[in-house]
Amino acid sequence: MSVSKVLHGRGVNVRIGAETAETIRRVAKELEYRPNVIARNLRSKQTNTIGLVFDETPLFGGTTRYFSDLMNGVTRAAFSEGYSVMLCDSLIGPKDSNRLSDGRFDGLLWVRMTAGQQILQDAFRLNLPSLLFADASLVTDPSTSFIGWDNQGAARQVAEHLYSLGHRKVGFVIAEHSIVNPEARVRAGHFRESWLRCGGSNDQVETLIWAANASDFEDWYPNRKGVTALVSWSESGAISILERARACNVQVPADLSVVGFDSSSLCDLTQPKLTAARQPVEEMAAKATEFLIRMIHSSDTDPLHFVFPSSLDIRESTARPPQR
Amino acid sequence: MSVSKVLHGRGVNVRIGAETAETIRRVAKELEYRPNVIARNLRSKQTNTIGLVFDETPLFGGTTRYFSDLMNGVTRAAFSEGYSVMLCDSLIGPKDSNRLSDGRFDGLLWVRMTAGQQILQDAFRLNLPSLLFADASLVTDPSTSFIGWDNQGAARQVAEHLYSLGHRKVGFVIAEHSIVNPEARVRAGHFRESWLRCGGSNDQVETLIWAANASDFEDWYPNRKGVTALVSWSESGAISILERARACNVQVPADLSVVGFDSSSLCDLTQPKLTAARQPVEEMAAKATEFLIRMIHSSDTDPLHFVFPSSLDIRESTARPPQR
DNA sequence: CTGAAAGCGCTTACAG
DNA sequence: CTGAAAGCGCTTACAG
Repeated sequence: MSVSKVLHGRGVNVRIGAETAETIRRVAKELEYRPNVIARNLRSKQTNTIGLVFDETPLFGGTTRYFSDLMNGVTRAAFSEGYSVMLCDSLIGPKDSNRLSDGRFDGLLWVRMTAGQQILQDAFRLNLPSLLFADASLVTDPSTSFIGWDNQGAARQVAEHLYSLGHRKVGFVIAEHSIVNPEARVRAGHFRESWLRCGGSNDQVETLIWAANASDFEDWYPNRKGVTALVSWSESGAISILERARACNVQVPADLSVVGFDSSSLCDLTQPKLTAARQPVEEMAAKATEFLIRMIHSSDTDPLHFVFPSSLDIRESTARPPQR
Repeated sequence: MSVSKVLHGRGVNVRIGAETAETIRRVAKELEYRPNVIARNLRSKQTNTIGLVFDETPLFGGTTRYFSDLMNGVTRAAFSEGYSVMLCDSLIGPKDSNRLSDGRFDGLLWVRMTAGQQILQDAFRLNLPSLLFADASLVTDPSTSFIGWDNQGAARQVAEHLYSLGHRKVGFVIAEHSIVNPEARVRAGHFRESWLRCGGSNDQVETLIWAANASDFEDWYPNRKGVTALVSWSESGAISILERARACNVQVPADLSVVGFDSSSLCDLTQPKLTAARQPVEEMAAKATEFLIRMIHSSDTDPLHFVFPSSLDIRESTARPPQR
């Protein structure tokens, strides 16, 4: 019927009599007619929905505001473009990549997906617009579109900061549960490289694999062998270290400097306030979402690459190493 | 075609020859056939999707982990039941309630929706399963299904705690931007009632309307007229107060006790750790989601009511009032 | 200028 | 036991 033309403003090139249109509108109102979006989606083969795929299920928790910021950025950008946002956890992913390409999404934003490369390959092969939100150096395939952050730059800034303060023996802390996560190792690697470039030596950087709650701190500290600064691969790890240090009566930063990654406003709540490498997560997420929607609309297949610079938020948890 | 029977396990009462089935499966694999969920949704008139409607857009931010916990609970419960979660902001709501009932959702979870009662009425009238996640005392219509928290109980616990510590003059702080939010006033009202029931008098409770960042603290403190404790209607407000107090060299809790609502693990990060009334947000959200899905599946129309008890997390920010 | 018909990709009731 | 057909509610190309 031409009802659709009147009610949804479709078919601009199709005209309808004014009184016919009026009748249609009146009847529609009387019957409380509501267009069914599923039918429209089927017909038009688009859903105005983007999917968010995460690698880990317990996303929103942890001692960090990372995912809050991320969600804020994504929803803000998506809503303003008339797109809805649907959440997928990894269950949908690895177990059944088909469900991602079953027509429900116009595009996918892959958040810190690092495992399950196969499912990524599938998505790309299926011509489902896909954008990775990931560390730039983890994206190896140049045909992949991504928005990345500069872990290398962040690690360099942390290394330069500590080195210039005079530290000559530092520990890089990786959470036990995160060793499957390449990002922790990537940051450790970049940090070590940068340290060498600062003029330090290899044996001045020790890699420590600790429980997420940093319970290892107590045993480690008395045997720290001259280490004067700890770098945690994550913000939440650094916060745990601060708590343990306080419990052990270790003064930060007088006795020990502590630095984290992924600085959020949580770092202002800790005591002392945490020095940390920062990514503008919300801004990045908004940009990523805009890019993805642009990919959906345009048909050119040039992969999109974009790297956000990092910066170092110097707060209160770092200082010159203790004199002895 | 009977292809559907083979591939999706539909039509159990319909049999197909074993070799026919095999052929179908082989060809499907060759062609990388993927069932289209939109078509299926159209046909079956269900989408296995629940919508999350919020009242305010800047949801995930703020100095609180409230929405993170909420999202964790919702996604966990939804995914385990095979449901997807779609995010809606208020733009979809007030501006166009039709979009909520356009067939995309099997049910809606209304999170702290307090304004826009009209849109709620619409949803209920349209037979779209709807569950409110709200303060119990804010839900006036008994035919409305809701999962609520016990603001009244929380306010009582806070009042009893302060009164029994010996405080006899307290301020209840409401953030300026939240006076449109009935919940702040509800809590203030419950607190005052409970205070009276404890044996206190009306003039012992002062209502303070401050900026969200508690910048009013500095001017207020010197003229506090004997107030020895501040209760903030929200966790983030209480955290702001702690920060201002520290900036003004006011000792908490020695000089002044501070209490908040909606305790999350953030309260353990503040200095001193914040005493606060707690809601089990994640658990509540999971329960709400389960209930909603049950409502979708069953057809009985009895409204569901459920109130979670509150509890008081006594940490370090409250003590006896200062001697003078 | 307007109405009737085809088709999006499924599912299921029905005919053979 | 299996295949062909109708229909979910839209949109749009087509016929009148």
